[in-house]
Amino acid sequence: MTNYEAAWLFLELADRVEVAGDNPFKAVAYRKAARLLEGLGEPFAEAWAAGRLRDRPGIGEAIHAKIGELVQTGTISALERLRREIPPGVMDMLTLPGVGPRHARNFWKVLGLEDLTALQEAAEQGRLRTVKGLGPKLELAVLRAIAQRDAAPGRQLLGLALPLARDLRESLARQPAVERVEIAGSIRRRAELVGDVDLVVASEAPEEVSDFFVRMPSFREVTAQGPTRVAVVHQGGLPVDLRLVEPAVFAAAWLHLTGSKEHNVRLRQRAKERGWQLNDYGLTGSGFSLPEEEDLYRALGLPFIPPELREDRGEIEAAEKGELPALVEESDLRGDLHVHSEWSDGTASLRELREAAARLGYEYLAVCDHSRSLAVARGLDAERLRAQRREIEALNAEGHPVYLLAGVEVDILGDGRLDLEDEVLAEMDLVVASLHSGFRQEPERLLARAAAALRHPHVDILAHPTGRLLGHRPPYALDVPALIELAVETGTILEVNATPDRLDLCDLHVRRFVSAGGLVAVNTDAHSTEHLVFREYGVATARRGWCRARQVLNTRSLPDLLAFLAREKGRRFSSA
DNA sequence: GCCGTTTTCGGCCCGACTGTTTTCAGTCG
Repeated sequence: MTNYEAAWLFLELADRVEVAGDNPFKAVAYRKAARLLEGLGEPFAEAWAAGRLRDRPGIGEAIHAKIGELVQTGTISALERLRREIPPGVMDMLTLPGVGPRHARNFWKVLGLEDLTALQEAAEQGRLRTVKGLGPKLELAVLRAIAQRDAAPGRQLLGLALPLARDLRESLARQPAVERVEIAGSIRRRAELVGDVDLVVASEAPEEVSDFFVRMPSFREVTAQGPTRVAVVHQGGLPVDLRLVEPAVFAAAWLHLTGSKEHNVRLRQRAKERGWQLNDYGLTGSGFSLPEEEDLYRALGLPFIPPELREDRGEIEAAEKGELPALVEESDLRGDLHVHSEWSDGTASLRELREAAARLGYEYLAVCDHSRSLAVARGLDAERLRAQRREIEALNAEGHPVYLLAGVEVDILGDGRLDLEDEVLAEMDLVVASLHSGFRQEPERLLARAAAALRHPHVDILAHPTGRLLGHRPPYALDVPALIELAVETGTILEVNATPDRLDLCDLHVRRFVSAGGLVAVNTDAHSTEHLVFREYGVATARRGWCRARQVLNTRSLPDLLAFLAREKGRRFSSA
């Protein structure tokens, strides 16, 4: 069982405890344990067996015993009991917006409703209002929620939500009543998937702003409207939350709305320890003027914490000790080490790609078209690769500021061999290896294939290591911690693929890899010149993985990069 | 269920909005 699966069981336990009506703080404790398991840097069973979980904050006697039960029996008896007690349809009710554990429990215990169909019928017949505290509005909300359940988009890619948020921000910024407007929430933290758009506006005339906002044509409905908060739904289905505050308290509101919830909880505890209260309006009782987030953090004895780190994954402890990493920035990138041209399935010529790279201020670009077995992508064989190299050499002879590297994205075949002979790979400036087939193989076989590539002396980079496509395809059943260990051992670069639906490696794996001494490459895998700007999402993922510039290969200058590749090749051959 | 330079018991972050209510519970973030 993976840490992620264990964490998921504790989250389920928390939900069920709430519906069962047990002490709600139990649920809080289980969720905290789930977070810890998810972010644990080693398999939870090993950590438990070695007694390393006992002293972790939030793990007491009872939860420690439950984890032990999970290790030994594969399940948790308290969870099994609640699964028998609460019908599955009742848990489904929690997915309806506006229905939390109390409503679900009332529907079940008071009205005897055990699934969404029964709930829908009862709502249609007006029977929900027979429960004290429930009325006709809730019946309507329930019916609408059930009707829209399948039409709802769920969480959306950062790559879609961030541009939308920026558009909305620009529109608001042009309003005279708006003094300042910023993006907050999970988009500001650059989460890979986001559930809504959060915006904060500073204004002396909030009603003017909210009137303008609800009339914007890009929204399909207004779901809440009060003096300080407006909630709407964008035409694409993404909810948008607008918070309106006085300019003087903007920073506190921005901090609060940026979250994460868990990060905020820690900051508020910290304020409380100092005899103050931190809320959306500032630090009550502190007497400080706090115009910016930096000032709030400073008042709490901390340096500014970048939004990408605000997940309560150790950033507060690191900040306390002055050990926050100086995170890699977009401007640190000197090139892109994985792009495709019209030679395979890309749309741009080498010259066009080079111009686009120049516009980003790059020093180099590695052209890594597909290899021959990927026929759907018009993969290149040795002969076409050599022809492409001749074109690249001719272009490089022009003295252009962007140097092109002749690379290849070589397929790792089903049996672990590479799709091109060693003598061909030896000619390349850069070899990127990747899995494009056999996604559903057994974990052992997948790992063996990946391992063969990592150990191959000609392979420099493993591309999109887990193969996931956000919202479409789960990661391969690959033992990523083992893969990471081997990549560190062999000195192979792992890619942080910046394509918005890949972001692969993901943030947690990046953190694990770089903290173990690994180097990543933030690559766009661009198939057109427009895709080069996807680097923003790759850099965001690296930052969420606590990545410094020196841990990213393509922050190096061209001479340093070439020297590194040559040195690595020499080392690999002497150890092979 | 966890936790302790206020505490081994009594707290646990805090506020906005909605709906159902004449003062608050539930949901959400």
